[in-house]
Amino acid sequence: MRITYKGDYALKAVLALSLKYGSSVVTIHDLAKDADIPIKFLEQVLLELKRGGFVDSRRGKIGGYFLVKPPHKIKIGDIVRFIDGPIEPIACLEKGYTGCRDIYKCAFRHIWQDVSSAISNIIDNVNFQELAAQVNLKQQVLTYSI
Amino acid sequence: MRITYKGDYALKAVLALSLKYGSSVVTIHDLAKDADIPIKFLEQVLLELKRGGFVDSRRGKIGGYFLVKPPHKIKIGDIVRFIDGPIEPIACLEKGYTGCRDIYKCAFRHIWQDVSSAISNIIDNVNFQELAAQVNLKQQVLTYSI
DNA sequence: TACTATCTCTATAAGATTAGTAGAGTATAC
DNA sequence: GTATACTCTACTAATCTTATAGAGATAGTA
Ligand code: FES
Ligand code: FES
Repeated sequence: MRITYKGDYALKAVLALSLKYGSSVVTIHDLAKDADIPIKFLEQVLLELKRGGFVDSRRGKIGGYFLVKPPHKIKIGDIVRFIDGPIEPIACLEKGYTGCRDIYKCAFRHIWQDVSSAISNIIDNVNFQELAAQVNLKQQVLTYSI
Repeated sequence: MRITYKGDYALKAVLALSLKYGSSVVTIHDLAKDADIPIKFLEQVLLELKRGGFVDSRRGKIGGYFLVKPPHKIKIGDIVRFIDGPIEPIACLEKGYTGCRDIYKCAFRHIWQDVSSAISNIIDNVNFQELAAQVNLKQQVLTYSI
């Protein structure tokens, strides 16, 4: 289990779109600029997210991307798993593993299962509405303090 | 954070050596055979573990590998970190990351920190004496039931 | 001493993954 | 019809993973 830059970019894009959910679309250009992501790379990520049913887009002059589902229905884990694959930390927990002679006797197996659960418990319990709220709060604090 | 085959092999080797701790050395050949690991690959892993101060070896006819420290002083996390590197799930938690403009405002950061802690809490709380005991117990149950 | 078992060290390599880059094509608003 | 923005496919350099190959060093023993 590793969050690649691709996954990182996807999360940031979805968060940025969450902040605009229901109000407006966001262009790849703006997303890339705001989050400091190579634009051509972000293109690919967004297309993947679109194919995954997370976002949709409109072409043309006032085009851009927008979330399909409301932010509170998208969990961090959804994006991570979709972009970077299973969160299991070791091959033996995934399908088709034949490394351990008898996985039922393997002393390590339950440890990796615990690790998987622990990770799931975190990333499947935070949705993008919560994240967006946190960001808004920080913005507000910043505004007040100026 | 991903446990590679190399890490997997290292853990299995250390567990096998834990079972023999204080009584005898184990040859690469036997280790490789028991755990079904390519022998030339295991050689490299054991050399690395030796350089890391986890195991030591004796050459010659009655040679082989043995643990340097007692099993209860070696945690799974020690081996994992040494062989597969930091357990952090994303680059931004490691040194020299410059991706996020301001990591203190990044909404994701604390999540990855939580994930790191959760992983550490598991792999740094199991030592090889405990693992070896579990293996011995399973062996016993097996023997009784025959 | 010669032999053999065992560890030691360095080099090489195929395949996969990662993190991009490039460029031509399609749709839409104005 | 043109500017703007998304779409799609291909390519690439660098790195990592998972090994394999082979010569060398050391220790016990007949
Ligand atoms: S079954 Fe996962 S390491 Fe053995
Ligand atoms: S600081 Fe880690 S993703 Fe922003």
